[in-house]
Amino acid sequence: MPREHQGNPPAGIEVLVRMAGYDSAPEDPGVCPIRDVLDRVGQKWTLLLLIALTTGPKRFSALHRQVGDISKRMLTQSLRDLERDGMITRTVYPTKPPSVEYALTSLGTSALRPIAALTEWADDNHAAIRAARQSFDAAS
Amino acid sequence: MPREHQGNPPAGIEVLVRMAGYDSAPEDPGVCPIRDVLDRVGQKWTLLLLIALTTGPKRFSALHRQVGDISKRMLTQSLRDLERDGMITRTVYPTKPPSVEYALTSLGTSALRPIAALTEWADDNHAAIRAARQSFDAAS
DNA sequence: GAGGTATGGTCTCATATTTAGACCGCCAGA
DNA sequence: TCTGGCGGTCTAAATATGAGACCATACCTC
Repeated sequence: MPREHQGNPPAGIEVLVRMAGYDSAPEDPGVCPIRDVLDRVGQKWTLLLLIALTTGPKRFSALHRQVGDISKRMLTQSLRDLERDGMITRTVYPTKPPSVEYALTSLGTSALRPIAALTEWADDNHAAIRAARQSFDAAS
Repeated sequence: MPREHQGNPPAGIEVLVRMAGYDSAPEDPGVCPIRDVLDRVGQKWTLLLLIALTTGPKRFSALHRQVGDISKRMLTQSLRDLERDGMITRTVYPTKPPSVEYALTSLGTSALRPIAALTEWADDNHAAIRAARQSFDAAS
């Protein structure tokens, strides 16, 4: 496997260059915006839930059906986290039995664009990743 | 907290709309590109490591210092995962003691742009998120 | 009426993931 | 000789997640 060159980093990356410049951990990681948000991103279900809500409000069980392999427990907790972060709203309708609707806030909606950039990249490069995995596994 | 409107979703979101259209879980989540890549993204350290490598190759202990609160065990494993996915290379120099250098591949470099979009969003909206958390915690 | 279904969760217990920290062989410098 | 850095691995403890039972209520069907 030949050493790979990375010429200049692509444009539009300045934030990362700034972050990557540090050579030791931030004093208090909790204050770093990147860390703070990446903690949510790195939560396995949050992005998927935001994506599920792009097309409009959905109810608890609809989200559960759609995501499929999430437990109710984690679904509840992830939704609460997103609500706490101001990304979604939770509205209870006093029907019998009560129905609960989750919807993106404007903040949540504003996150869709970067998320879309990520998923688009995922879509484009999925094949390359799978290929890399295969050859890695074959070599080991 | 009044019900929040989301007008039309912003432009550049078509992928998400497509994904969100399904009303039940994908037959095999393992094959869905989004799920596949989101699994890596939702891994708590991978994005941070890619970011740390934007400015150029780094050695194991440099990465450890920079990220700070990752355990060596997870650092090793995350780096292996990234290597397996073809995002980074691992080069051992036979010095004494041996030094190991991690660097982005072109695939890894291509991921920087969407990641930058995400961190930029994080940077811009961190204050709003913190405010939302405060008012949520106050209300509970 | 008895039984089934649906709603949005909570609760408990098992399992999986992650952490902290000791340890390793090797060598350089004080 | 002692200390430190290097790139890890290993074990035990903490944490996160999953599977599934359970709840009150109200419908629908028999």
